[in-house]
Amino acid sequence: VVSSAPLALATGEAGGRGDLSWAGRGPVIAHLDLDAFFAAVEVLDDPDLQGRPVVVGGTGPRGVVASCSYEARRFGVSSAMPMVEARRRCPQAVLRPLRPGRYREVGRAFLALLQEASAVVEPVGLDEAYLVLRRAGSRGGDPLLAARQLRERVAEQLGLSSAVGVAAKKHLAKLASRAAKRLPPKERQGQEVVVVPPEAEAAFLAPLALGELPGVGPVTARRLAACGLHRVGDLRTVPRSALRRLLGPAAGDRLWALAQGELDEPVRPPAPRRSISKVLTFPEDLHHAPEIRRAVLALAVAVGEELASRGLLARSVVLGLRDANHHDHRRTLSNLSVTGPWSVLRPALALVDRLPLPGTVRAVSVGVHGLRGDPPVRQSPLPGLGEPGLGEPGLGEHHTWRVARGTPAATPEVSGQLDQIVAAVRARFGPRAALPASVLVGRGDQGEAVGPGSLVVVPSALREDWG
DNA sequence: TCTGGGGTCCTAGGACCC
DNA sequence: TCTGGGGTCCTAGGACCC
Repeated sequence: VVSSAPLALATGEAGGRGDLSWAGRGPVIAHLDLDAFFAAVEVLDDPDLQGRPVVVGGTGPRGVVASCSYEARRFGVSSAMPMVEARRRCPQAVLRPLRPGRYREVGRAFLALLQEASAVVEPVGLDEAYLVLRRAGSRGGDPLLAARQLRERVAEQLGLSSAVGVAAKKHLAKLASRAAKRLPPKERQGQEVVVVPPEAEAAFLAPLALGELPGVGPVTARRLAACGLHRVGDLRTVPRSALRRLLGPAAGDRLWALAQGELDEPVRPPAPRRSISKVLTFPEDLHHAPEIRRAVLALAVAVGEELASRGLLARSVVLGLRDANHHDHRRTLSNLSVTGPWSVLRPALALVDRLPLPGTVRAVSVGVHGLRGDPPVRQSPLPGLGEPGLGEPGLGEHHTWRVARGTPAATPEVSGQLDQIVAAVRARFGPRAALPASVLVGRGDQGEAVGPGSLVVVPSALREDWG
């Protein structure tokens, strides 16, 4: 419990159960945050790593640390740090590449556990979530006890340690769980759950640095500091209009409300996804359009495949570029009907010419926005393809369907047809049975011998090789 | 030390409509 | 002929989150 003496932390044990002044009424929200999530999953899957410095992240020359164990943190390793620097600080660390699929799997189990405990759960990424432990105005059991039990259940059933913050408001629950994380898990005994009761809110917030608040990043913190504002307490007498002028209406209002103790954002179940995107950062900056096109090609196909596998339809395609100075540039094409690889590819390639191509390109991204549900399922565009009896192509054998003259992906109609063909081939022969030719050929020295938009149906005997 | 990948939301200007 | 005010959508850029 955080008393009015700020950060005098103790657990609920101190006051016993259910005797908090707010325990009888009022909303109670918990924020649960897993410790060193990706690294913890790696330890879970390889117990030999227990107790050792583990660093998970990108392996290339420009990789960064995505997650690291507390043992690694003792050496000054932290997330978002370049991998090169992490190795310098902790040469004995065990380095592991990212396994996104595995983290999603564990994340789903985590979410399922939380959903057993509360009807209203808002996940944040894979490793945190807000839960409504008690709705406003309702009575019920001891929310603090519930929070402790939940944390224990996560530890027992998933083997993952966590910190929990409990408060009447969302942002305070988050700040409370962060307070619990000031100590490494092993030294946290008895302080794994930090509670900020309503009467302690103001005293808890006042000394916090503005940059620690959720929603206040480096830029906003710098703008505030330039006006002599460093801690939440400094904002008490700043008029709302001044904060709006400084930070814009939305951020200004929000920060003002927070400082007045009036910020109360709802815990919301996850909304449907709004976009799908893929980024590729090059080992070295690129200088030429053809290399960029090749990257766009691979990214567009990957995005389109995910779109198709989810059965979604997108309204716009976005091409992004990061230059050597880390500035981002984006170009959008809207009013499209995008369903899969080929229909992402065509607009994405068209957008390359509209980007201001600087001397150096550090990264390229392709995304689709304006997602809508199920594209209409139409019957196979290829006679016989959906029927039993059509064999797979043999080695060295090609199945060719002419869809249109000229560049195959030349029009939206044709790329839409290609997406349908691919979907039909894959439904029958598996997900890797049909791939864009230039992606395959582009792996070798053949360059673009088969142009972008061509379709290759791959015999199963070759699929492993194609990767 | 020189900075990933996947997202969300906000802002500001302009087009367009009533 | 020149004008207000409100609404929506699009685009590009940017801040922020994990």
